[in-house]
Parts: sequence; C-alpha cells; structure tokens
Amino acid sequence: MAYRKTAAEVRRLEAARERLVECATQVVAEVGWAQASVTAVADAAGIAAGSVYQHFPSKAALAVEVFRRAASREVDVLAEVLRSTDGSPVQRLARGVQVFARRALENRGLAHALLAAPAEPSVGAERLDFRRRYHALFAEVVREGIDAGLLPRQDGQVTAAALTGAVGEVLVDPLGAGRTPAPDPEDLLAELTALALRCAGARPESPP
Amino acid sequence: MAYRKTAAEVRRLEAARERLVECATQVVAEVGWAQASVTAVADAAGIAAGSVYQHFPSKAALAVEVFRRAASREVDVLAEVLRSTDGSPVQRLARGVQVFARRALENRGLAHALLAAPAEPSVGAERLDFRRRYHALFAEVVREGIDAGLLPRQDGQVTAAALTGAVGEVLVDPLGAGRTPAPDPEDLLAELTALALRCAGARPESPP
DNA sequence: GTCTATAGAAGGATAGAC
DNA sequence: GTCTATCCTTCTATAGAC
Repeated sequence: MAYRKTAAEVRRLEAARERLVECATQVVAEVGWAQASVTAVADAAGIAAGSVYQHFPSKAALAVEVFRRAASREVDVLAEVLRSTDGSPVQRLARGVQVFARRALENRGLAHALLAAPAEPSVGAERLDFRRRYHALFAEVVREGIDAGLLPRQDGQVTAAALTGAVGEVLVDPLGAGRTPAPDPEDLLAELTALALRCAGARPESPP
Repeated sequence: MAYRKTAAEVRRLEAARERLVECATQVVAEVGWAQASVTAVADAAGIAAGSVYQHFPSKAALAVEVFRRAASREVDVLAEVLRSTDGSPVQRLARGVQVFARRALENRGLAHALLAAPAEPSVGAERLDFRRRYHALFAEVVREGIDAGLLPRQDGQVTAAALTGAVGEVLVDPLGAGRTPAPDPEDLLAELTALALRCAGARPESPP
C-alpha cells in the first residue's frame, strides 16, 4: 500500500522548510556565504545537518533559494516605491535610492551577501538576474522622468544600469572593510541620493 | 648530493607557467569561468591536464592567477590615464572612463569575466579587491577635481565607488546577454562618458 | 646515473541524459 | 531511477636535462 502524506504532514514539512530558509538567511547575513556551512545553518534552525537534505538536494540549492527570497523582497520593495503614484518620477527615483540604501544599511550583512560577497557560481548567476531586475525598475522611472521633461534625453537602459551599479557599489564598501572614521549613515544617504539624481541628470534645484 | 636547478631549467619552467596563464586567460575570455575546464585550458596550452598541477596546486589557484594578471593590467592602464599630467582632472576622468569602457568592449569576454561572470569564491574575493583598486584611482582624480574647483564639494570616496559601479554595471549587460538591437559601441561610450561626468557633478558645458 | 617535468591513464565524485 | 559523461585530481612510467 502506497504511503500518502496527510495534509497536516505536508504543512509541517513546508513549515520546516520555510523555517530552514529563514534561519539560513539569517546565518548568511551574519557570517557570509563562505562561513555559512550546512552545520551552522542546521544548528540555527535546530535540526540535524543531514535533515537539510530532506528539503534541498544540495547546499547550493539552499543557497540559491536563500538568495532568491531575499533578493525578491528587495526588488518588491523597490518596485513599490518607484511605481508609487505619489510624486514626480524624479522624486520617486530619489525615494527609491533612499529605500535601497537604507535597507542595505539596516541589514548590512544581507546586503553584502546579495550584492558582492564571494559566492558559488550558482548564486553568482542569481545575482546577475537580481541586478537585471533592478535595472528594469530604474529604467521605468527614468523613462517616465524623460517623458515628463524632468530628465534630459538619455538612454534609460544605460542610466538604469549605472544607477544600480553606482548605488550597489557605494553600499558594498562601507559594508565591507569600512572606512575610518565610519561614515554617518545619514550623510551617506544624502550623498548617495544627490549622486543618483546628478547621474540621471535631474536639475539640482528640482523642487518639491 | 642535492639537486640544483640550472638557470635554463628555471627559465623554461617559468616560461611554461607563463604560457599556461596566458592560454588560460584566453580560454576564460572565450568561454567564461564555468566552461574553462582544466582539460580545455591544458589543451589550449598544448600540455597534458595533469601537467597543470606542476605549476599550480589547484584549478582555483590558476583561476586566481588569471584574474590577478588580467585585473592588474586593467588597473595599470586606468592608472596611467587618470594620473597623466595631460589635461584637467575632469578631462582625465572622462578619458579614464572611455579607456575603461573601450577596453571592455574590445575584449568583452574578459571584461565580463573580470566584472560579473559567476566564479568560484576565491575569484570573487579577488574581484572585490579589483574593484577597490578602481575606487582608489577614481577617488584620486575626483579629489583633484574638487580641489581645482571643477567639481562640486562631495565625498570623493562615494563618488569613486559610484563611478566604478556605474561604469562596470553598464558594461556588464551589453557584454552578457546583450540587448536587441545591440547598441552601437561608440554611442554607448559617449553616453557613458556623459553619465560619468554628470555623476561627478562636472558642468555639462565644461570645455576642451 | 640522478633527478625532475611531462604525458597519459586511473580514481573518485558529480551532474546531466535517457 | 539508472547510466553515462565529464570534471578535478592523483599516480605512474617515461623522456629529457644535467
């Protein structure tokens, strides 16, 4: 007689998997990909190391899932801000950059893991996709800004890529080695916003 | 009696290693890290796969060496342009961005491998260092621009990181999947230069 | 003759095809 | 699920330099 999972069992299994992904994400944010061993992750989730393989075929698959979840959250948040109906495209761009940066500064470990930390190739491939999604979002708002006459004519795709790269790169270094003295997060945020607007060609005195 | 290598032997050995690194670089540029197997690299160098291990303890060590060599070449070229005594800091910045981009567009495979292609963690770590060296170079010229009154007051470190990230990110996508239609390299170069100058806050009408 | 670099094949593991 | 193919690495025998 074939074994059939009951609904309760399925739910428990999914909950365990969910919990595993969440704990793994936290471990990665704290110690980085390199130090996030299967044992460390399993310990954090309160399960045996071997049990990880009940939910994922390999450590790499778990890492990819961790990356995808975290990246999607960031993309979703940015999308909501950039596509908001509140404010001009330029204002939304500024808010988008701020949100991008603020979230990174509030969870530096995770941001570093998403943006730059050395990781296995499978995660690296996800990272390329992650950045492309950022491009697409920025490209939308840049295009709106051009159409509204708030930004000069330009290749929106190029500007969008540049914004992604610029903001990402700025956030990586203070997250990594760090400067001395450590820059004040609020200063950094202001600097970064101004820089992004310059980058897109927004008039400096652009009003409310 | 202890065996001592003759000068000729040492030279031959170094030449073989050199040739191996060069061939490996070419293979990586052509097919990427993922496809650059030990056998493929050895074949390109005209040696047996096992012989690779006479020169490097592991494939990863060879990959790191390949990355370092190629990255150092790029950094050196950029340094020469940015530190040239010819032209204002802003002009040198523009030329630097152009050289950065032009070299990437002329050897897209290698540029993609250096900037973005998924690679093993050991290469990823080198990549972080590579980008930091770019920051440092851009930071110099931005600072000079500020001191000369050609650029507005700003955090040079932040701008330098942003320039690195922006140019790098813009170059990655056309190098990888590519857009349709493929953008004209000269247009891209002009767009990128303008963008970098905006990013640093250079006056648009800045003359010769 | 002695010592080493190289070639070539074997080992052990893993991923992909069927 | 099995089987093949390929990958990185190690091992051994050979050829070549001193």
